Amino acid sequence: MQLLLEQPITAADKTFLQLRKDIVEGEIVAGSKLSETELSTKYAVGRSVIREAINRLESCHLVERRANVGARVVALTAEGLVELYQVREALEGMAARLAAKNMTDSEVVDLNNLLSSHFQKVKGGTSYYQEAGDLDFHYRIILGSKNSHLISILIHGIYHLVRMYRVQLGMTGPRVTTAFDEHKHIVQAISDRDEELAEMLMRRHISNSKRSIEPKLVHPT
Amino acid sequence: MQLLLEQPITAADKTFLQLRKDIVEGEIVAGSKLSETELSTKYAVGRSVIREAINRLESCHLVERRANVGARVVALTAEGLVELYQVREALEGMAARLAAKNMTDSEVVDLNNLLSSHFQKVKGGTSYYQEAGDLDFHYRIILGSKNSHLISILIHGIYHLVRMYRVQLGMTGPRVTTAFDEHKHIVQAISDRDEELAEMLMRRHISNSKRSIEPKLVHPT
DNA sequence: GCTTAGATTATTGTCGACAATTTGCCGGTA
DNA sequence: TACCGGCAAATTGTCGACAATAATCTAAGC
Repeated sequence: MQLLLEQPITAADKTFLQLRKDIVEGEIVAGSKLSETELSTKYAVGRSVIREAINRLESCHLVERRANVGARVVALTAEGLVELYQVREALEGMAARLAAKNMTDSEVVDLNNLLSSHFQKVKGGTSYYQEAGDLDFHYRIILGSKNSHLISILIHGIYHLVRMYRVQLGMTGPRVTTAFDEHKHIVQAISDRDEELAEMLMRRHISNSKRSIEPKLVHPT
Repeated sequence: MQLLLEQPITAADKTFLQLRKDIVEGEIVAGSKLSETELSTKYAVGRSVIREAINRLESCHLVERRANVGARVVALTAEGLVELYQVREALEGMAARLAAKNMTDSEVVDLNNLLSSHFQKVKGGTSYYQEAGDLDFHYRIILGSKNSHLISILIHGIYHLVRMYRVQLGMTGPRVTTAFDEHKHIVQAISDRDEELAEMLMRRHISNSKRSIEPKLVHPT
């Protein structure tokens, strides 16, 4: 079940998605310089295509650009993480509140089903949960807010940077089950159409999530 | 005193700023199509430059684009306005809270001075307030949050769309003095370092602001 | 008369070449 | 040796031409 339809049409689309993947997953090292000509040969496309892809990456805050100088992949810093999670808390909290208000009954049913399927995986000890599963859960709630600006800011803007921090700093074990419980409570609040509780639980969930990553950056193992 | 340094370097920068201005101010009609070749001749630059400018406008949510078809200026709708102000309320509320926490004492002094100078203008009956003045006020608080993501989302993303709604739907008179009072109370809360109150007052301020625009769109005069 | 298939036209997507700008190097000078 | 100015190499910015795609029009068939 593919929710987020990010169908690439043009070469620029494909290159953008590929570049983003490579940056998020650390294939292209954080903080490194992006040479247009170099990438042009590497991905076998013209420089215009690379240029457009880099521009889009800049909009996502994954690269920083200086006129007549060039583009660099963003660096992962403790301050950056704090700032990122601050806005994430506010925006996803808002998304949860709006989702409790605006999701259709059938969407709520789907969300519950998703949760059940995750439960099976967690019980089975699969690490799937922390990767696609968690994102899928958050995606659904974001989309459930039915606010296109919010959706755009989170999914096109913030989310991939969050993923970059999570992937490159690594997610650890013990949080899996607690995170699942938190998800369960959030879904319960949404099912009850309790907007305030949904927001509060989501904010707390994200705050907890931050706490599990932050030490990695301050005291890298 | 120019706060926001958006210095254009390249031709693409200049064209982007010009295009954005023309769209926000309605010179280019909302909902109309943007032909690359046409704009290329109109602004006397190559198509690459227009292309880059349009891409950036898309990131600002000022134009919408479809692959192999073209770009259109966004349409102003009642739903869009509601969604926009929903996220604006959350984000600027957060900015006010962070500003109360993070602004330096001298920045708070400057903010009070700005307010005084606005008072002179309001007393003098200048309409300046509603244009640059109001924006300047909000800008300072946003920048005062010291959260670069928040700043970026608001100033590069949301703000110009807000301006577009305000300019094209027209701002009316009686709100000027009440808005000034609201600003005064927000500044007071920030001066007192009362984070919660600052957030609450800012949210209310924006909510009021929305109420003064919304009728124009639902029942256009 | 309506639908559909094909050709036509206009617009966007991509490429490589050239121009403008920055950066690092090198020699000269205090 | 440290600093300043100018030169050279490399990189980015911009342009116009060509290719690919989508929308439009025409004409044939039912």
